[in-house]
Amino acid sequence: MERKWHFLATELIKNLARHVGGEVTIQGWLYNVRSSGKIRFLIVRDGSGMVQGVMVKQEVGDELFELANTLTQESSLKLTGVVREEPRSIGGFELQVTGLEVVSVAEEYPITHKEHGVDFLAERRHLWIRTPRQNAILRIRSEIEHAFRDFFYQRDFVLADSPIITPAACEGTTTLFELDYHGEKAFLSQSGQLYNEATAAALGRIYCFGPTFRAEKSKTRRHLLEFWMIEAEMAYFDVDDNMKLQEEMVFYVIQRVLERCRQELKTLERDVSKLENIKLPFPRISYTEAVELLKKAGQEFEWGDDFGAPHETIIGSHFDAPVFVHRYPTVIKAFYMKPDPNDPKVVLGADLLAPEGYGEVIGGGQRIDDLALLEKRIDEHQLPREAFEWYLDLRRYGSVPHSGFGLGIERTVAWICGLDHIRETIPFPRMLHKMYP
RNA sequence: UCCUCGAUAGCUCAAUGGUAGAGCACCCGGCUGUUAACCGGGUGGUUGUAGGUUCGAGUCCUACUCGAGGAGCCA
Repeated sequence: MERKWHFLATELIKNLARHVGGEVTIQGWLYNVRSSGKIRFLIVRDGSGMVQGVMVKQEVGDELFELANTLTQESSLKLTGVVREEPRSIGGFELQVTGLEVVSVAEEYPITHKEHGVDFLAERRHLWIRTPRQNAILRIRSEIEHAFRDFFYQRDFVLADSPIITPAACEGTTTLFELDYHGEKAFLSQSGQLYNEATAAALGRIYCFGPTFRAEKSKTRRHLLEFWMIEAEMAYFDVDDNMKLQEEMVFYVIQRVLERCRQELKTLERDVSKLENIKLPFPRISYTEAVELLKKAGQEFEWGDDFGAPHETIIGSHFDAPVFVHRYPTVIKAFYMKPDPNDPKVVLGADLLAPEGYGEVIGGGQRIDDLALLEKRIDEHQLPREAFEWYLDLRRYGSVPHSGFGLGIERTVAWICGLDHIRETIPFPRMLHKMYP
């Protein structure tokens, strides 16, 4: 598939290695300049990488040399030069400059190469994403999203997108953003799952990938008000099939990032051995076993309580790989979760907790396929029956055992990149009281 | 909503209750291999807001505003 675009006048910085000895033009932005009177070093970025252009006064002449002096940080420019291997230079190559075209001289740039506080950077997120670290994160996010899609494509899943505007709460628990739908109440979707169950009954194995909205006043490093979720739903999958698919998916994505994003992981100073050591299958423990584990770790915990973030961290830190916690108490889980036939006090749900304290990245499980039980649960949870008639239809017309899950992209990116805050995993994070820019 | 912490130059931070400072950025000068280059000089302040204590407040007290981290909820 690799093609060489010889007919193009310009080249990406990441491809300069193909042109050693040749003259090429790159187009980008000035990242930094160092000047020594008669020699200048122009560090240029183009989004694909960075390269140093070397300009010697004697060689390029006074006019070009002085032109370079007018350039400020982040000025846009086209730089022409001969590609050389140079171990002293970033990336191992440099450009012996022969030509420079100034596209636009930048005003004084607010983000310097020194330290800045997160508040200052967040206000300038549109510029912050130009920095090498943010660039690396967004490239890894892109690779992760492609990997998920490829994984599902290879396994004959159909991409079936779920609606973003919905008439009712999916689970009736969380706070939703409300809309006026031409006089009707509507909400931004908090999950595509119920719709996924319908498309799975139509297409067999499906997934959707889109934005999700939660209006809770969450203010932690793990929460966004708008985030992206991969949700899959599979007809004829039980709880074990479900976990097997998930671990293969997560493993596949990690291998893809290790294979294709080495440079980006290095930029982030990620300890890649933590990712390389992850093997299949992932450990599986029941909720009850997890409670025992917490008690042994000295935590006060009652069977029947839900795990908080500190508990997830303790459980996750006992394993080198992500760990499935399955068979949660029925009372703390959503109305559609199928009870375990061997022990109806628990459901056939399983969450995947990432290691290194990153907590829950997947929530999933087997769904109730029995009409009468589902009707009973809807009543118990005091949900508006009318809004769920179509969902009950799925049990009236050819009900099958089926399972699915939802994976949070941002938490997955934060974990794989080793970030301490989710706000860096998306180009423009939406957080409590924060939606600028 | 609750708990904890914070706010000083454009940025990152100093300053026993006693003249508000440094590095970076920016401007000027110097330097032919720099790696967040370096060296010399210069510009730059209503110390978040309002009030109080004091001879004197960036510093102590009160309220408020804004922000950060955490809890709950969850991906």
